Amino acid sequence: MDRNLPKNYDPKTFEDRIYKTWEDSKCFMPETKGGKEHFTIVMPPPNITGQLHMGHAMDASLQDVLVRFKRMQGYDTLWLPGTDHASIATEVKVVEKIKKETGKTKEEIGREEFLKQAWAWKEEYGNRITMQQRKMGSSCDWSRERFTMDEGCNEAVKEHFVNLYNKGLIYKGARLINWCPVCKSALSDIEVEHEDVRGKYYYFRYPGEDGSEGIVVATSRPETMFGDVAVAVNPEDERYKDLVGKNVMLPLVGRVMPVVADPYPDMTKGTGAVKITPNADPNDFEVGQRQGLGMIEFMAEDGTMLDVAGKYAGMDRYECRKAWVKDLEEAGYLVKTEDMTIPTGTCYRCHNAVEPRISEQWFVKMKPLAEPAIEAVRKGETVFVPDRYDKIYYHWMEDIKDWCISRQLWWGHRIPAYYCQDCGEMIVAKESPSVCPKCGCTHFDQDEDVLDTWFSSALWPFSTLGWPEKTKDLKTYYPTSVLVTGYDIIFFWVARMIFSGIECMGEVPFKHVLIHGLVRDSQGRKMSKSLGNGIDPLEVIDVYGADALRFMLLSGIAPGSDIRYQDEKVQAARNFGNKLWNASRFVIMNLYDKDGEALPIADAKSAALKTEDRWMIQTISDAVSDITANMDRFELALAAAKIYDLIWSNYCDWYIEFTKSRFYGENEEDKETARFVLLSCLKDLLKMLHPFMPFITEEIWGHLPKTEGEKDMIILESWPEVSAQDFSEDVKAVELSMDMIKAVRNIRSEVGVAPAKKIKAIVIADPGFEEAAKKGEDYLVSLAGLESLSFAKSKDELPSDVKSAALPGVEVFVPMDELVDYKEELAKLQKDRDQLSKNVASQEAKLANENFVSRAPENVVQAERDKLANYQDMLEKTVARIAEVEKKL
RNA sequence: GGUCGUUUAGCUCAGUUGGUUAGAGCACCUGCCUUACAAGCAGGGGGUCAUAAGUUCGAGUCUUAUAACGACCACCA
Repeated sequence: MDRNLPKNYDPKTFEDRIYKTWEDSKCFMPETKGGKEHFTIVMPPPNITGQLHMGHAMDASLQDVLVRFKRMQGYDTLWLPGTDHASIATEVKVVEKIKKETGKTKEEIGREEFLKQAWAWKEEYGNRITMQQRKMGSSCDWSRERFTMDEGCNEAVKEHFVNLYNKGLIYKGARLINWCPVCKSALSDIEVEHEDVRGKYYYFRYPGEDGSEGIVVATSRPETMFGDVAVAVNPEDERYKDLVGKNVMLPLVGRVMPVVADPYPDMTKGTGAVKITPNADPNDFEVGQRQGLGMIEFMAEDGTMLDVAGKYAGMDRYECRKAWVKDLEEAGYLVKTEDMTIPTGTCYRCHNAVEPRISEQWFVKMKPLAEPAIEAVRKGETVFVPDRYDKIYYHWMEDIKDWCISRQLWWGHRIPAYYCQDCGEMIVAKESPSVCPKCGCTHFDQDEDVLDTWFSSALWPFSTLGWPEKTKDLKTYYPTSVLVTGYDIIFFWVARMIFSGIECMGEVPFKHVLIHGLVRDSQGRKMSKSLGNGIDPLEVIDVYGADALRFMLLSGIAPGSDIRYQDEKVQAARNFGNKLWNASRFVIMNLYDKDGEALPIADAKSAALKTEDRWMIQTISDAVSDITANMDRFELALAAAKIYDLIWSNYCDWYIEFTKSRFYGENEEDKETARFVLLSCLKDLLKMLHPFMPFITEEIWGHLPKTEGEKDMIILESWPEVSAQDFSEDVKAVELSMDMIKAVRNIRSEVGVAPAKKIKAIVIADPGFEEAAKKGEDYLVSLAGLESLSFAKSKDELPSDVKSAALPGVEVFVPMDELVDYKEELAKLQKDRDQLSKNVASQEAKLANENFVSRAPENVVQAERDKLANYQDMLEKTVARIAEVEKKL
């Protein structure tokens, strides 16, 4: 019976199976391992627009590491998953799909049918996303899965909306808003992206009404001239003093408008005169208000020109611009053009130019909400990690404008405002009213618009826990512990959750915000559809396994900064998995005999620990305390690097090698001890790696024999503890042995000794180092390919031809009966001597510095003294050896 | 225009409160299919930590300036 692991590490053979085991055993649910303290993460809900990308994979990996770590630490841990309806983004996709399949527009199929299709989309893509989350190994509680448009979230949105309205914090009004003529909806300020577009400034003459020259103004958008209501100049501007109060005419059209004096125009820019189009520019809007100018609507919602544009009516905005400019030029009104890059606002979904437009919309009054939210972060109730991101938060929150929340879309939360069909009275309420309080009629129309998708996301940390109901979950898990998300949605989401949480719950929604960067392609470019450089996490998982992808995304990154995806990095992580797999095979191989019968294993009491055992135990114990501290500070990449090194360098490269000679030997008792240490250390390592690579650690764990108190599944195990014993003397001894082994290997390699050839080595240890050096005898023999190791008191006992290496406290010699190139050795020794002299000199200088000796902490000074002694010692030995070698030449 | 970030080996990047001879992976060179692992083992080469000044006993790490690159924010006709 073979109890060992299969020969090859093949993640595909167990990852899905293990995930199913976890899920079936309900161990993702907090109740199964309830601690007293709670740890909660609500998952940033992925949009149902498509499938998961690398950004989601990183997001999920980070959260899962934290959740698994805290779960192992004994917290009552909840990770609550869900998806986002992503109003505008999804609507665009569904419109496209319908167009492609039926050729129809959404208007043609109607609201009801459209929503049916959208829900079908949600079903398909929502499920795909949760399947992908499972592939990643996310240990979230699927029984609590939510959707931003499910019943509970609907309830929360309505409750919140009505509350804010009743408090006067939501209002409806006509304002200049950002309008996307392609999506045909209003957008909030942050949904507008600024792009520099190559374009032109056109300088046009607006002739005087009286036939005078008039005034020259510049514009980058000539089509907006149909909405002009005035030309403004600065009151200080001498050039135009006489014109103020007079009228000019819109060229070709002849419409008359006044020249007004207003502080807004900058005399140093353009001609100093500005056309005022309140309907197309926020500044112009303000000037219009100040000057009481009124406004003219000139563009339709779809970006085509209205009747006011005369013969250009019905043309698309850009088409009109072309024709209009041409006509003006021919008529002699175009003074000049300049090539310029024009800062242009574009829609963050469709990237078409946004048109500012006066429109009646719903707004959230932001100042009263922002103030306590700023204060909360200042007081440290919510902490950004890394902390520099709080600046971004403050910057935005302190200069916040009212939030336009209505969207002219169908997919989303419909605004809970009802209009009386008879008298038009508006009632804001969670449900449609039965009687109009004003006219008594009973027929109402609900507001046609839906809410900004972020309005519901803003409630996510508590709507998912049951709010506005006072549920047990809400009481237990709010506020949540950590929010993990990318820096790209600090405004959209993080800030809004904070002020909404304070408003609705009276408390910030999370204690920490762990910010991560973007996953870029191997050349550092953003992954995007248009570039076609996106990498599908599922394909990576298919080749290398989820553990490898996770480990790659979690290691080698600086907090909050971007990471490049590179196949080689995933490969390296997979290789690490393979290393661990094989090390585990070695361990298991030594736990059972040929027939699969368990061999005796010592326990903590009976084990007769040897130096190397104590070294390994101590090294792991030190790492536990280090790594735990790193995890607590969210330094996950540092923790990952330490575990990697601990497993590969310490456990595999050294400890396993140390045990081999013991297993080949005859001392059964010693084998029992070796089995014990090998196994218990492997278990600790698996536990520490588990949050990062959950599948492989679980699979290996399943093959290891358990002692009493140990769980069947590693996911339910406890985080390792720091050992109470102090084995630091053994650590020093083993490290000395390692140096000696390396020295001999180095000599072998330099001289070119065949790997299979056993050689002799002699060690001379300084007083105080003899014992430590003797402890390493066995290791040297087995790991440096020695036939024998002997200890000498002085150099007189050495053969004449030796190669040597000087180490702190000891000097290692290898007799060179055959081929030795003394010239080469001399060169090497001289190089060593020069380096050592430098080191000695720099140490001496350091210690000669009275300031250092008196001011630096005692342990630091002592460390420097020790260092000097070591260097002096090594230098002496090297110099002596040089003299010897020189004699031979 | 404002804010922030980055600059460390050929490449991609770590480097915690300043404290051993600055690290890793990949790539490169040499030698090994040694019964856990060639997705591996052993050994090796390669860095004046962007530049300049400063603080300090001590700077990759702190301060200031400069340069290059990048991100975000911003109402400029």
